Amino acid sequence: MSITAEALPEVTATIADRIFDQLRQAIVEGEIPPGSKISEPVLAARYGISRGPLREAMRRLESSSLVERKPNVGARVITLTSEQLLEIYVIREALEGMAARLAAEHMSDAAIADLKRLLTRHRTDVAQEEWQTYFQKEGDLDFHFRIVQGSGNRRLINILCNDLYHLARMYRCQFGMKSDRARDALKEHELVVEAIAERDGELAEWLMRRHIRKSRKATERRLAAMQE
Amino acid sequence: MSITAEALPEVTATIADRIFDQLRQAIVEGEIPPGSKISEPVLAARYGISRGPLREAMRRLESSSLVERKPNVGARVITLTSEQLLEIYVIREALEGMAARLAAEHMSDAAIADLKRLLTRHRTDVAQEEWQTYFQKEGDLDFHFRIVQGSGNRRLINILCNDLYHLARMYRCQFGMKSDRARDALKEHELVVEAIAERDGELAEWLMRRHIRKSRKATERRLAAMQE
DNA sequence: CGCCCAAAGATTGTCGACAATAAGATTGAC
DNA sequence: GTCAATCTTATTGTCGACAATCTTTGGGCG
Repeated sequence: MSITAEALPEVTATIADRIFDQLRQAIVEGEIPPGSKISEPVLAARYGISRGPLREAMRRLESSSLVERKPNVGARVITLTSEQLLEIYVIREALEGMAARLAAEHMSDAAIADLKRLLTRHRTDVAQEEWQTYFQKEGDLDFHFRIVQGSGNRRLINILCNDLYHLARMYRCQFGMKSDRARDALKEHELVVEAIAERDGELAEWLMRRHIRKSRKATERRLAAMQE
Repeated sequence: MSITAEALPEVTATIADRIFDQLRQAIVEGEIPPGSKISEPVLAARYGISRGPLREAMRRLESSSLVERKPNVGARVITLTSEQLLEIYVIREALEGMAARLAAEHMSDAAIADLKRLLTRHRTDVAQEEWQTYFQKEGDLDFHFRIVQGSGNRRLINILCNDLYHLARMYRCQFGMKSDRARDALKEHELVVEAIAERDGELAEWLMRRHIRKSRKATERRLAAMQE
């Protein structure tokens, strides 16, 4: 499942849009490593395009804060520091908490049923401990993604899906996160869904915030251990 | 006081950056009216520049969702619907609530003293009922702006100051909002600052969220009355 | 030997021109 | 008279080239 706000057509009409998607993926997945300088002539040649559309794509990457640009100097892929990662968690706590509240109010019964099915699938995944690293983290984002979609707030969806989730994914690719929190996280997910199913927005928000806060603290601990 | 995240140099180095600022201002203040089509040749001629930098600026405006663009067709200034305005309030409730909590934890005593001074100034402004319309709304944003700055979360600051506040301002220019809530709002501001001064993040968040929720409801009522 | 200055190289920013797509107008047919 | 199709026109998307700026390399001076 692709993490984007709207269903994008197979091949985007304009080169600038296509190159934007490609570059974003390349950056998020680390193919273009963090901190590396982005040379317009080189990249244009690599993708077989002109510098015009490339620069337009770069301007959008700049807005997504995936690259940092200095006038007359050039652009570099951002390097996500631990502080920045924790900042993202804080914002997600606020926004996704609200998303959970809205989802409890607006989500259709069918969508909730779907969400429950997703969780049962995750439950079987967690049972097979081996697969942990990759599939579970991907599943975690998938869960959050659906809650946000369920909020029905288009702008909220955009902020989270067009920017923050890409950054979160980038961080994960950068550090090869393997969380030992899979079981706990799953349980927390279940509680959130339960609250949503009961249409208890207040509780859903509270649970979602606690869930993300716990994730942040786990990451904080892992970062501290890494540092030593 | 200019509503931007970082202090921008007097004149920006590159044309694309400068034209971005100018266009954003023109759109926010209604000089380029909502829904109007943006013709690249016309605008380029108007500003005496080429289409290259203009298109780069447009890509950034697109990312800020101030213009909507269809491939091979063109770009139009967005028209803020009432639904979208309310969506923004919801997001602000979540984000600024969190900002208030963080401000209570991180803000320096000097900054808090500054904030208090700002409020006393607003208090005298409110006393002179005449000035209401313009200065008070501007002051309202100024207050929120400072709280967000006080959070110390750079990304949070960016989201609010680079996108949402411009949208809020655009809406205000579009509808010439005069709120009858000045006195209530000021009181709510004072409570928030008090909580921050006491370093009570929990309460600060709660008060800020209630404040924004009340503003949203007032706007909702006004929109409903307008509609009839 | 190290530091500073200058020139060469490379890269970014900007421009005008061409190609491709979409909107609008004109003409023809029913 | 209305609809449809085609042609015209205008706008968007893309490209290559030039100008301005920064970086780097080389040389000279202290």
